[in-house]
Amino acid sequence: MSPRALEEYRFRERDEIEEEEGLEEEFREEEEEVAEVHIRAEVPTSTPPCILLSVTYDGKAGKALCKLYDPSSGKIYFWYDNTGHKPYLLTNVPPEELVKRYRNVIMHKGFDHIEVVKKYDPLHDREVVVTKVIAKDPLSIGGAKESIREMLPKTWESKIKYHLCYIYDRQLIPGMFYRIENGNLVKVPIEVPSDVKEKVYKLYEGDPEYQKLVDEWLELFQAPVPNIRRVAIDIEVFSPAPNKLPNPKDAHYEVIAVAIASNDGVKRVLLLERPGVEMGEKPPELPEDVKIEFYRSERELLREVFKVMLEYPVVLTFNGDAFDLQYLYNRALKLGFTREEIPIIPRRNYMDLAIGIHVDLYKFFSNRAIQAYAFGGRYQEVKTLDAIAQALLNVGKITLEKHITELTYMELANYCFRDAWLTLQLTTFNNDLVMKLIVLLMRISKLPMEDLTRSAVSAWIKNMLYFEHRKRNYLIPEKEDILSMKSVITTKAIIKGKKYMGAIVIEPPPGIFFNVIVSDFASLYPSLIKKWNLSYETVRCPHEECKSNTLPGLPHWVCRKRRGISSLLIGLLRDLRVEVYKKLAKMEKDPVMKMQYDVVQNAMKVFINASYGVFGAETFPLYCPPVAEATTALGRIAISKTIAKAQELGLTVIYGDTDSLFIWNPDPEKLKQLFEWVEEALGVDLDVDKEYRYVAFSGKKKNYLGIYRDGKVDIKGMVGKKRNTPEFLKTAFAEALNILSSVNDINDLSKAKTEIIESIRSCRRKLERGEIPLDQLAFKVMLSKPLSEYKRTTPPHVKAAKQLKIFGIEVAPGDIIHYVKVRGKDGVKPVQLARIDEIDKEKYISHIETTFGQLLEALGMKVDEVLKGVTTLFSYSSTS
DNA sequence: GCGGACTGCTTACCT
DNA sequence: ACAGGTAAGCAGTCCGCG
Repeated sequence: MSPRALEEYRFRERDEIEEEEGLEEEFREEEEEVAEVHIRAEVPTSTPPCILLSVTYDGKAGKALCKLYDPSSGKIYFWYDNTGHKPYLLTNVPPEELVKRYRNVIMHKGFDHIEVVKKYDPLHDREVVVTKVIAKDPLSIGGAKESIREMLPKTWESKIKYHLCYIYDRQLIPGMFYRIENGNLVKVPIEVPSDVKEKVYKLYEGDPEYQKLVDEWLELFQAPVPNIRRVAIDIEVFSPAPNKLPNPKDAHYEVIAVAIASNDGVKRVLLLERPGVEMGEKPPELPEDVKIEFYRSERELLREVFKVMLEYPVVLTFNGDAFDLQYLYNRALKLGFTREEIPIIPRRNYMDLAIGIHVDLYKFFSNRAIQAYAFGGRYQEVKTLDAIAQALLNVGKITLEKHITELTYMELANYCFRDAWLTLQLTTFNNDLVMKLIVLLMRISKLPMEDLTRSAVSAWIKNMLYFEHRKRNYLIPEKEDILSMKSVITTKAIIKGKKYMGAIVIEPPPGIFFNVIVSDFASLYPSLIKKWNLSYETVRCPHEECKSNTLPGLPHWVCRKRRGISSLLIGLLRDLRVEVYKKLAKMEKDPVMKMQYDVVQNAMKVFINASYGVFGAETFPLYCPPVAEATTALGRIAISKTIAKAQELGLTVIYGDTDSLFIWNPDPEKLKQLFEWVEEALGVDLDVDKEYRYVAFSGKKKNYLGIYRDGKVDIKGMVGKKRNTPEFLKTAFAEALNILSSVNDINDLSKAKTEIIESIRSCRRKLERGEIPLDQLAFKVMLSKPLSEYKRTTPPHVKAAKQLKIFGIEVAPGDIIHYVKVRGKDGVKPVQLARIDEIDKEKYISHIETTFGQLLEALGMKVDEVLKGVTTLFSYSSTS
């Protein structure tokens, strides 16, 4: 089973169990996990400057615990809260009534005391007085069977996990420098270079609200990111049958190998001695300096692994939450270790460490935002260590010829070490890029390292905004509070089942256009969110006098009296990225700072990219449909008005999608005029994004091909580039593109056309002669859910998968099914079970037609005419 | 009972 | 578990046709 499928399987298992227990989704999500930290790092009363890696709650101490990393010694220090901070919730039940009518709250065993506090309610724009119910421990607030949260009719901020609440109240920024001084946690000030400061001040001249913000935010981007000591661990477990993954809950079988690779030079493989296993030859791929150690007893082996885990501030795994660390923990218990002897702490959703931080890179690289950043958004199948390592490091796992238990010691060591080494490399390649990115993302989101690497971008944005709420003494609204006031949607989506209307796509004329400029708005949606003050509290605000301040083309109005919190922050991130850090990343001379600036602007990009979408996502706690709807509506206006202006100026717009305009053979002077007008009239930036020697449109939206001035090919949406297209079609398509990339002007076209026609005909000829091998004919489609879940229809890849299952080959969600089209009942067969003579050539010819149809359409030809008249074999001679 | 028009489902893509 | 819009292929259904 693939790791992804494995994980989903486990999730399902847990869900089922909890359903039986009658727990609700919300409970699980928000429950504070009270773990007892039984092994402690040094708790010094003073330290040099350290990085704040994590904040957690230590159940044994009953206090918030900060984990600090000292770059000078490479050690972790603990700091326990000394301010007496306690978990709490807010309610509108006044104290008198609480005493009278909610005695069970007062009598709750975890109840501590109450206070009356003033908060600013952003939804109603007024000060409110609320009762703060303070408890002795987080579970008394919420998450336990009978917690205070459930006893009260209305509460706020009661579902925020305690360790995050602590971060907000102390305004701690994970990833930043702190030191312990006389037993207190103190922030280390960061020097911001004066030229950067001046640049930003100038950007916000006369805007005190932004000026106030930038002082603190610039520190996040300027603070150095030190190298963090870390160790990658990978384990191998005995398993009696091939293809059967050992269950980490039972931990029934022996741990036979553990590989350790650290960024301070440790390379070890710990092997368990087993009768009958041969030493074998040392494989050439296994580095010379890997230390191979043998252990007579599994207990001793685990003891040694645990010792290493305690020495490092960060432990890296690939799928350690679902497998390696879970297995080690349960296996150790089975072997008689006490919980105090194991440095692993199982938590509800992940495996934590007593001293350091456990980063599961499988989870981190599964994050869609990170995938988009690291792999350019493509390839949903990038899920396994092998695929990710291949893509980023150009090195894969060791391929095994036999079952893991049949390997010699040397082969096992080689296999296991490669996995640990790859896991480490995923964080060290390109000058520690990934580790630096993690630290920057922690600083922006204010999330501890464990949380950051395991949560999605919406959780990052949520936490960033909550932090800013608390800073301003804003009451954090409940989702229903927002929705009860702002569920109005007035536009209709084009796609059935969607909530509101999205972007505009212009229909492109089919054909070839030379000298095309692609211009696009710099971060269109975030720019509009800033310019129009879009935020959940400002759109449809409660003031009568703002109702006349309507958004163009919409019944929604926006607040005139205050700046919206999300508008402010998204605007800040956009401005600092576009106006400051992108430029610094380009101009900076010092290579270390240049790299940091590049990481900074990329980290910002991740937030900016998701900033609009979250407001249209029901799962987001600040979900606000009018904000999302207004954003796309304003985007439609921006692109439409720009097109109208372009036409007025005599520019020819031939295509556009959401925030981009394709302008044919533009007069540079008029282009400049357009850009100036856009900035003046619309308040957004329009820039040149790409310059094509020519563009070939198929006539369909989101489907074209551009040739850059240097001959590089840019393909969008065409069948020939899709992942699931059979290899022989991709190859033939690439051949045609190759021909097109050498076309310089209109005169080269006819020759290229002839060559392409020949190339297509040759492709078909090969197909008809049966010269194309089966694997080249295979469609590769991902199974997105278990076979049993396909209830309404049975798509071809599902048919093929079912045949595989009957044949005895297990399939799971995430698997890519390779199938070919054959004559006969089902029409498809998995490639493993098919014969070349069963191939349905007719079907494949129609695929040749669609693949090249898109290309030929652009060249002014009809595909059926190209393929017509030469249907008999050999009637077309390649020399003609 | 059959075939074409139509709708809906599924996957992969674009911004 | 950020959004909506588009293309393509296929499965399944409806409807008209004596």
